[in-house]
Amino acid sequence: MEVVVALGAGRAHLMPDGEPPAVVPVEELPARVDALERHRPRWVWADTAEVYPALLSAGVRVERCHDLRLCHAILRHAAATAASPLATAPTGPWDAAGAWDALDHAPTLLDDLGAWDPAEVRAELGRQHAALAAAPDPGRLRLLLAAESAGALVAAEMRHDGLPWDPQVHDRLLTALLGPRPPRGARPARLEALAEQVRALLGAPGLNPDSPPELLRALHAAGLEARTTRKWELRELDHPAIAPLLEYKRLARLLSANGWAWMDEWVRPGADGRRGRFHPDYVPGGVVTGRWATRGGGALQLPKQVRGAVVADPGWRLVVADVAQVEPRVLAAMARDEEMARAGRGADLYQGLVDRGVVDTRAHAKVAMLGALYGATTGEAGQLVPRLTRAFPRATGVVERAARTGEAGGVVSTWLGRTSPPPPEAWHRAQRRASEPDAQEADRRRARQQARDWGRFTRNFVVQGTAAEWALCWLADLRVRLRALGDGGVPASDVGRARGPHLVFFLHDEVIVHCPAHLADDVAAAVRAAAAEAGRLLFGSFPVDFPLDVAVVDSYAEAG
DNA sequence: ACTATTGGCGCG
DNA sequence: AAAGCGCGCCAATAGT
Repeated sequence: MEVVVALGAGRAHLMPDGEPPAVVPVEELPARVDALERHRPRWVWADTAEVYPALLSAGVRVERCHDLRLCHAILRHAAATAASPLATAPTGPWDAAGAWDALDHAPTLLDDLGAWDPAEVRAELGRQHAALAAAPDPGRLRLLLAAESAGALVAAEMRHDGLPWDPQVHDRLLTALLGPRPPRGARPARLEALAEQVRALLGAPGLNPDSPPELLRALHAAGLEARTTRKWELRELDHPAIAPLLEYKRLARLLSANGWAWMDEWVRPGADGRRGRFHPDYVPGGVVTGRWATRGGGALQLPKQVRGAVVADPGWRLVVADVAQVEPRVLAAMARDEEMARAGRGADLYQGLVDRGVVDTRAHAKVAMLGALYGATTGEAGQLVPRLTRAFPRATGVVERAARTGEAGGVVSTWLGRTSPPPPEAWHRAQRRASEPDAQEADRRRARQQARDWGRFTRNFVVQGTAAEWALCWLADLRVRLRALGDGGVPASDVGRARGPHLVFFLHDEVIVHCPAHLADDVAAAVRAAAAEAGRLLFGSFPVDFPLDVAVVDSYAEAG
């Protein structure tokens, strides 16, 4: 069963297939959805990020949906549906960012985000079905659309539930490293002491170490030949000021990125001042490759330094899981490279390369593999990549072809069919310029450089994008398994909070589930089963493993 | 006073 | 060591 939903002008249109539509005041939507959910319909709506937060606030969750906006974006650009009316139509409302984009809060039913014409919503669904039906091998795109839509549900749920965060632990951690919280705008004591030390040792009394040009001038005045103030360059310098300077930079980064101001803005404290929640705003499909982006709070960059503040509620546990070397494994499967898949049969694909004599050390294996995936040409990686080419011609052939296609200005697609954007007009201009009769050597060099740059992008696109598809399937399947575990008879850890095991964090190849302690083992098993299922969904019976590191912990800092 | 860009660095 | 992909965010700086 499918139910199409359209919101607008204070009303909600519910259009179950084969039944007469219902029009109700928008406040009644949660109750209506909840009532229909027992039939386990697929909810078809314009935009999960627009409608689902309000349902979650009302305590209503749904099993599955079809997100027209996200799916439109995929079909609009996919090579497999390029000839469809959906793809060839002029830019329309489905190509625009969601209206919630401008809000700084999760949209409610009362935010008037403009109206969706119910007929237009149904028409868009029809165009999407038609585009799929005309595509060669539509099964893959169908899987991608289902996974993308499930991801949208997960993203909204995780934003709603939040990542368990203990502000007291965070504060203790900051105080230990930086000194007690200073008044607004002032440097914490330890940071100021380090700055003063640097000023004294460089003989630069007024120096603000946060200013790269000032710092560079001070270094030069002290006789140090630095070209930039990057830490890996500073590390090479031999001077007593360098050690305190690097320590200053490390702590200044912590303060500005995840200090007290960050906590005030992004962590909603719990009633008891502990057990707060960090509510990042996930953006499914926010990255060209299909990875998620996030907005606010820098959830993609939670530094290891502060992960100790991610703490399970009393009586609850965190199940932290990440996949070992997803990208090479996905590449092996896409390329049907049995030899490379065999090297990944154990828990550590890099060690597998060493055991097969492809390279001599694990470190070299990693450098070589990343070099092949990213298109390294120089340095150590450039030296090592040819060994992989020899050992795994099928796998490396896939990324090489993707690179050649990009260099020539073409588009490439992931395993499930998400297609890379074409190069921008400026790129084509540069290529045309280079082939004109009066082109200068500089023009040709620029064109070659840009061609290679775009080739590295498309090279990586197929792998990063397919890995993102694997991760979406993992997430979607895991979500279903967690729902099946129920709440285990344990009430929510606090009023208004999620009951039962629920996803609280996702980062490319890593998930965290928050769960009642006695369900932790079941959750760990579910996480592994979902990973195996994701491999089957994408690659069928091709024998590729996706081994996980799974840890059941009280604090994120204990994992990995 | 405001916005856009740059340099730097965290994450995968 | 900082090449070789994808991001978001901060403070300082440049531009208007």
